[in-house]
Amino acid sequence: MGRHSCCYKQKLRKGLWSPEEDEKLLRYITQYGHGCWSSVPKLAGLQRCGKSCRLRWINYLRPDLKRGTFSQEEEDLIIELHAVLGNRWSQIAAQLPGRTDNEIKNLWNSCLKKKLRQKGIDPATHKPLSEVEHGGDDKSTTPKSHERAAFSGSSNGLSQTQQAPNSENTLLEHCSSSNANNSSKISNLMNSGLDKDCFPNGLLSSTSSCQPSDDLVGHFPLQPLGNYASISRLSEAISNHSPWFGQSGKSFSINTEFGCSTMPAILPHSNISFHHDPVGFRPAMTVPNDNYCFKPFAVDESRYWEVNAPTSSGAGNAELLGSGSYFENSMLSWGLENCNTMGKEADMNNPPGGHIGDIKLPDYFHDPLLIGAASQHQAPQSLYNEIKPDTHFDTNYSSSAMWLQNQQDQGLLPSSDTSSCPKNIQRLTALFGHI
DNA sequence: AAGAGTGCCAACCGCCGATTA
DNA sequence: CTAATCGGCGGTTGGCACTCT
Repeated sequence: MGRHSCCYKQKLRKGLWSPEEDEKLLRYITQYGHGCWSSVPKLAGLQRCGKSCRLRWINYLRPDLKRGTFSQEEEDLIIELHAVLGNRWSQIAAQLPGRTDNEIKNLWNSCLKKKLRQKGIDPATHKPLSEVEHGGDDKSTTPKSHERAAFSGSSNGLSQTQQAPNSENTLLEHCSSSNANNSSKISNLMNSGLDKDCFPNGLLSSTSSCQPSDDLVGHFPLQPLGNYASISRLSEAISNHSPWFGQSGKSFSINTEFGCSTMPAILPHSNISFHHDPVGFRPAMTVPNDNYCFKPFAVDESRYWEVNAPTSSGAGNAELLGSGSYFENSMLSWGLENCNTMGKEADMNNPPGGHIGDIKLPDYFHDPLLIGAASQHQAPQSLYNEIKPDTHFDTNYSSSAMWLQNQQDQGLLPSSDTSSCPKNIQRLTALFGHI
């Protein structure tokens, strides 16, 4: 018990992922979704364990990831969330669009703890160091596993075993640059409870800050992001009971307490499920056939895939949603389709051959530009999206970023201003504009 | 210029609860 | 009921790149 059987198997590769491996994994998940992770490496032709594939996808290949430096607001939010949640990185990450728990954890351990100490704040307790000096330093704020379990199962969040490292007042006091928005988020989080499965009594009102149409806005049980099972249940509940997911194909918006999320229009005749997305709730669909065309685009530093359905529903949606350019066609976000269906639906007798835009997948993956963009999951519209440069380029380049760097060097990609990038990090711009 | 020290981060490890046979 | 398996999580580590001396 405890250890995955796959870890015992021999001949499994470990260590850094090669571009070829990335391509295989990306190609497989692009077409079939991940399904059962333990079967992914075999089906994708990888000498990795499923766990490693899952990690690679979640932390690196997933196209909706936001890369690059954290903004000040993000850092502030992490600090504040850490004060409330402790080292529950996944829950913290769920509130930061496009950020992974690993990324946040690294940031915390490498930067934020230091910054807090420099400000005289104990990173473990979020109290002034002078108050905690006599009481030990930097103890983990993460409860032991049984405490975590009790916490996550608690219906009232912070009560009982949850040992929030600090009170709300204290954390809001000491987060140096916390803004009202973040404070409000934290307060609401605390007031709402912290149960990972649901906000108790969770009918939270959508607000109108970023809605395409107020009359399409309603209420539905809101759950924090990050729990696939819960979201799946939510999906089911919505599809069964929600007027917004009827056959009309109408879209609506929800504005969670942690950011506005717009529910895209839904294609008819598609299997719709929800998956976790850092930006918010988005439907994922099991696309019924390859007549659907995928076009990548990005919104607010996150990459999405637009689906041009073979039906006329898109026009209807466009009409419904007015001039919202992002909604003129149905869209879906990447990847994490229903685990139960995707594996079954995958027909491994057929080579991957879906469409991305007008480019069939085989073309997509033979185009190193596209591979590089995908495998490095850069949302090029963002100045925050950065790619590590590599110092050389050859046929054994260690990452697609290397290829991209080389393309820039050769003038095949738009060069970018590197003056403001720490560690010579290059920024990649407008990549999808070349597709 | 070279070695030591440091920081960053991708990936691994080990454990957990949930699910399944 | 039990054991096996799974996905998920947080802690830790190894290696690379950068900075300092």
